[in-house]
Amino acid sequence: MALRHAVLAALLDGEYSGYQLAKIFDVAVSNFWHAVPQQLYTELNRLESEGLISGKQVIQHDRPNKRVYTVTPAGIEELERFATVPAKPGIIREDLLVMVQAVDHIPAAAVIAQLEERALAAAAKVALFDRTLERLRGDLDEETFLREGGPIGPYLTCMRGRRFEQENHDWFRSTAQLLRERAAAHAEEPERS
Amino acid sequence: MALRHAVLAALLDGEYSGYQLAKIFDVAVSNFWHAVPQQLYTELNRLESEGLISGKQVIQHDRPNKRVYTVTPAGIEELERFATVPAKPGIIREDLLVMVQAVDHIPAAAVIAQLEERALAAAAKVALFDRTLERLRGDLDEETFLREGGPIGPYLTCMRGRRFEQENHDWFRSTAQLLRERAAAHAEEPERS
DNA sequence: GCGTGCATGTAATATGTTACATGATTGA
DNA sequence: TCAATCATGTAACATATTACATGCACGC
Repeated sequence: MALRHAVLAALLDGEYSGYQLAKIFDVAVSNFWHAVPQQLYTELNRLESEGLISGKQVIQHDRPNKRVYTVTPAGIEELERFATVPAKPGIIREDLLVMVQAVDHIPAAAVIAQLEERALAAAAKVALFDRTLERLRGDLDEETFLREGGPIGPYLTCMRGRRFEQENHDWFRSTAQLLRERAAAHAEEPERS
Repeated sequence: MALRHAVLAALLDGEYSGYQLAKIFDVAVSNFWHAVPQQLYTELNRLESEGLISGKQVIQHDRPNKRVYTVTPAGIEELERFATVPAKPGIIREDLLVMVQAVDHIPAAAVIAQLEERALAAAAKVALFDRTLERLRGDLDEETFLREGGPIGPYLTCMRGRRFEQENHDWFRSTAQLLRERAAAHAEEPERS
């Protein structure tokens, strides 16, 4: 039951509908929590029934109506409580790394192809994070913003996300290249193995 | 159903029991997949019943008997198939980043304390990864090992894990320091807010 | 009238987590 | 004999994923 805290934290910077929140989870929140839209709709209903967020119908004329949510004082209290209990160690799940782990025992070609594809995606994500960071800090340069600007929370988690994707990119690329070179060497001098 | 592939990949470098595998998951495999011991016991039974691994009873006199597993040819084939289907994007779950995301709205002290604690844990993990990498490459220096040594898969994923923990450490530390400085500035000149 | 994006939901299934239980063996 | 490590399991419960369903509104 920790998705609730990710949702609460994400709702702190504005009023969002489930649909909007799903998009935000896809880009920014995915740095620290993963959730598919279905989970969000379910969780929003639960959080509202517990009084941690409050929803409000928004009538739209150009598109379907929606229900947007804001964090209540009780929701803030829940986040405060959450911050005082020891954080569980983070968890990662990466299919691509499972493949690399097994690469000595399976054909490398498929793994290399996936590494190269993911390297491109990671580079795109880094660029997206850079734009998000610029938007969050507005006119200020980074140093000034970090010292005096705000809100600082989303900026800091975005920095971490940017770093992670940058490292992903570098590792994907260098690993793909290494595996390609080893495959070539093996093809040239198979008697060495 | 992707835990199975992480288990298969982990079993490629030797025969392990569920208990041993749980320890390996705690240190090395956690770089790319998270699982608690219970999941492993369940998954090992399932994998054996499907013929992807084969177990063998080991009688021990100094401690309780155990059942160790090896990947069968069918298991290798399953990994090969797995490597050809597009990898799902990785997922992350980090309570601590949820807390930082919300830090503008809750007392920062608790978050700072947790960041500092986790920074120490991350530094310890980096040191552990360094020792693991040394062990894996044996006598060779890293460049030579990467070019000609092997098995290379576990080494590459360990490198990624090391990098991730190093970045965690740096971000935990710098974020804690930043929040401390901002808290101090806020205490000194509260009229500015 | 068809595809796309917006907006939300129910229900079935699969996975993951937690609590609890058992029992061997070693060394303090 | 008591705690610690080794070793595995069952069962209850909580979460996550997937498939499917619905309907508005816009522009082509």
